[in-house]
Amino acid sequence: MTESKTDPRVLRTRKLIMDSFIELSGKKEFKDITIKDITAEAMINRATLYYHFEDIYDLLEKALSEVLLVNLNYDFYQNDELNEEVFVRIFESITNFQKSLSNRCHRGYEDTIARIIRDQLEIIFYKMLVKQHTTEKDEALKLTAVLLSWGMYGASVEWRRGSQKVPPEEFIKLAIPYIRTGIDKR
Amino acid sequence: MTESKTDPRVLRTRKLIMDSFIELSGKKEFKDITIKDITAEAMINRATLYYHFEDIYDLLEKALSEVLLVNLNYDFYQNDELNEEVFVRIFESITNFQKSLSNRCHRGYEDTIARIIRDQLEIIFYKMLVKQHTTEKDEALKLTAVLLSWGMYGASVEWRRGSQKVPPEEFIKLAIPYIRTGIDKR
DNA sequence: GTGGATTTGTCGTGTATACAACACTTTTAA
DNA sequence: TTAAAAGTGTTGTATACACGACAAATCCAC
Repeated sequence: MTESKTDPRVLRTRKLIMDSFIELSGKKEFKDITIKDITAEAMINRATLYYHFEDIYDLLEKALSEVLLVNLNYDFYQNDELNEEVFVRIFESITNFQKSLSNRCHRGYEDTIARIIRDQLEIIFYKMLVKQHTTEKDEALKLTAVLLSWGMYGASVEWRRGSQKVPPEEFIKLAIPYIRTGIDKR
Repeated sequence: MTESKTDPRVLRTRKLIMDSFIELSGKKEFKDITIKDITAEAMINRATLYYHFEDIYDLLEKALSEVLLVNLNYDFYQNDELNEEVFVRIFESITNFQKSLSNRCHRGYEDTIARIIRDQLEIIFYKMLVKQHTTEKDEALKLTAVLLSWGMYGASVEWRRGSQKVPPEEFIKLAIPYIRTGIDKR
């Protein structure tokens, strides 16, 4: 276990950059945000941003992932069982997240954002599945995580379009067998 | 003119430290605040604090001066004429500042705080006097600044004790001749 | 008092950040 | 179309900050 702690300067600087990026996203469209804008807002040097992020797309990716994880992790990830209730809450959280994003004028980057969200969902689902399905094959769990993440993302988009007021029960019922794969076999 | 700009890292760090100090002052008495408390709150290393401040008393001094200057400078210092109106506003500002401090449990350091306030007042008055009394002797202006700062501080304390509702007109009338020394001679 | 624990202040070393300069690409304006 | 302006991404160097170790001072229970 070589878990060397990250330098607090790094954490501070990343937070400054990401916060500034999120802040600016509320004021301008993504395409109009320049590196200089961000570094000025964050009060850090331009070169320092490139020390942490490859370019502005990399920043977008990491900032969104971060926000997503903060929104999800502290709410119910620690509550490590992936049951129906948790599943519904993740669904609602994701949907709210997308709503707040669509208000923030990220037009033209929907696909990128969609991929980022699916990636994060997949990571979360996989981690939770691994915890409770220790006997299962790793490949099977990965596949399940992929299915669930794509499925949930699609359902979320569909649900927002239809502007219904309850989470789509159909999808949830469809997903439950996947969640329970390992449980049933025990 | 060798006015090299200060490194933004320095400004950031000083602000972090001072803000933490002010924040902690609201929760604990000064004597109970340790260096470790401050650096933990500020998320900076302990050694870094000593890079900027000699000790906790030096920090107290500089933090208070900073807060004072922020309270005063941006309000009316740029408005560079030291007339009666500005004088009254500085008086009110100082009095409010002392009030907010006395709520923050700096018990046992009243004398230190008093000195800091007078020092800052003196600096401000001197700068303003120099601007409008260019023909006056420097020594005379310094003396005037000293008189005004001690006078204003004392009047402020006296006024707070008496809990009257208007600034002490007597003191203001007394001070005006000092303010106008140069003007009258023009 | 005495000893352990906490705090203070300092120092040397490694690393993260600031900054200026640079070539390059993209926007803008005329 | 073209030139100026603004933005991007990289590099070398100087400096601020993190960290651990340390002795000395202060605090505090017994």
